[in-house]
Amino acid sequence: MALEHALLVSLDEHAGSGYELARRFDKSIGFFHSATHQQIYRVLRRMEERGWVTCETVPQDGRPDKKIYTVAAAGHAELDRWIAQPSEPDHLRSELAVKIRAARPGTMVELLAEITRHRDAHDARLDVYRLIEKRDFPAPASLTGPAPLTGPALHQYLVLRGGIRVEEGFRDWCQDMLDALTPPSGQDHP
Amino acid sequence: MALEHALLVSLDEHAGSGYELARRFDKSIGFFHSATHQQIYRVLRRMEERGWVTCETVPQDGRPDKKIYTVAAAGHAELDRWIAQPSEPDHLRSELAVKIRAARPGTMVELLAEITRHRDAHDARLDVYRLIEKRDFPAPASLTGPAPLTGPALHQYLVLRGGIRVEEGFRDWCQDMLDALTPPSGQDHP
DNA sequence: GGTTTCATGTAACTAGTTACATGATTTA
DNA sequence: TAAATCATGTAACTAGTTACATGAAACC
Repeated sequence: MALEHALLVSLDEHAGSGYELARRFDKSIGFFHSATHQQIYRVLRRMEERGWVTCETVPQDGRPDKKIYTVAAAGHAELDRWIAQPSEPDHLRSELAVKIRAARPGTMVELLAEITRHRDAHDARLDVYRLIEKRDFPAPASLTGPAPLTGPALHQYLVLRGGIRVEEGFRDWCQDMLDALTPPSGQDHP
Repeated sequence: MALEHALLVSLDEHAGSGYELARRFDKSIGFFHSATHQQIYRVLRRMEERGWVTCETVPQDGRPDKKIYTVAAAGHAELDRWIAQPSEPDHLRSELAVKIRAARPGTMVELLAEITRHRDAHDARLDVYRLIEKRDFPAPASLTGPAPLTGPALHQYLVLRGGIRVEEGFRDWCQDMLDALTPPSGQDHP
């Protein structure tokens, strides 16, 4: 049950509406816990009932009122409580892994195409992460340099590096499989 | 919707009951798509209705009848269809990443303890995978050696290597974070 | 004598997705 | 004039979890 907490983190960085949160979740913290706008609206209402967030309704002309949510003291307390409480280590549920095992003779062409698709998708996501790294954490601001990052910026950077690591892992895994499953085209009889 | 397919793969390797599948899912294919026994029973019934599996009831004394499921032709066809159809690239939903971002001053001790827990858990899982590798894929049976693996054994091995890669990634990420977040104990004034 | 194993199930719940609706405003 | 953006919502669905129940057998 961590969508609550992901929303609290995002709102703590910047108060906003459900709609804005849904948009933000297309990037940033959303890389690690995405959600549809319906799910976000529902959870926001629940959090308001519990007093974790407060809501200010801003009237607008020509469209529904905007509800701007802000983290309340109880919300911060909940975050602190949650951090101290052990959670399950992240567990990968890989559809691709099941497909590899599911492949039977006659499906190899489709399987290889699918692995290639996944490799390229992970490579593309890696590019996005690297761009964010370049934009938000330029060279001198590293972990060990003369002006190492601290506080929220450091935490943000560490999470981004985790994302990069994971995507690299996925991509290399796909490439490994392609190498192992693609019959080497015979260069031995010219 | 891949639990169906994970069950088909497992049943295709060896026909069995829901109970047996739940036990198997504690390892092997279950590393990549686990499920509770209730979920498994429900999906098995649905697959039987659809004709993907057939069910043979084996009476037993002193305990409920055992229902042994076997993959039917329609089940194999479904696997083939599913492999050819593109699926979403695996996406990591990391509770730990959210915790890193959620940490505020005063929660660092708890956060570091939590990261350490996760590092150790991933390390333990890595040990399990390496043991399986040693047991099922001893040295000579590699990808490039004189007798390279083929068929189902190769696919099993490739998935296992993926699991190892992922766990190494998680563990190294945790260690990185610990290094970056643990204040270096001052050795500079003896 | 208490726990674990075998083997299935019901019921109630939480989490998350998909489809649809509204309606003005800006952009192509 | 068609599509995308802003901003929320209802309704119906699928997926998955938690708690509980049964009852014999084997293990410690």
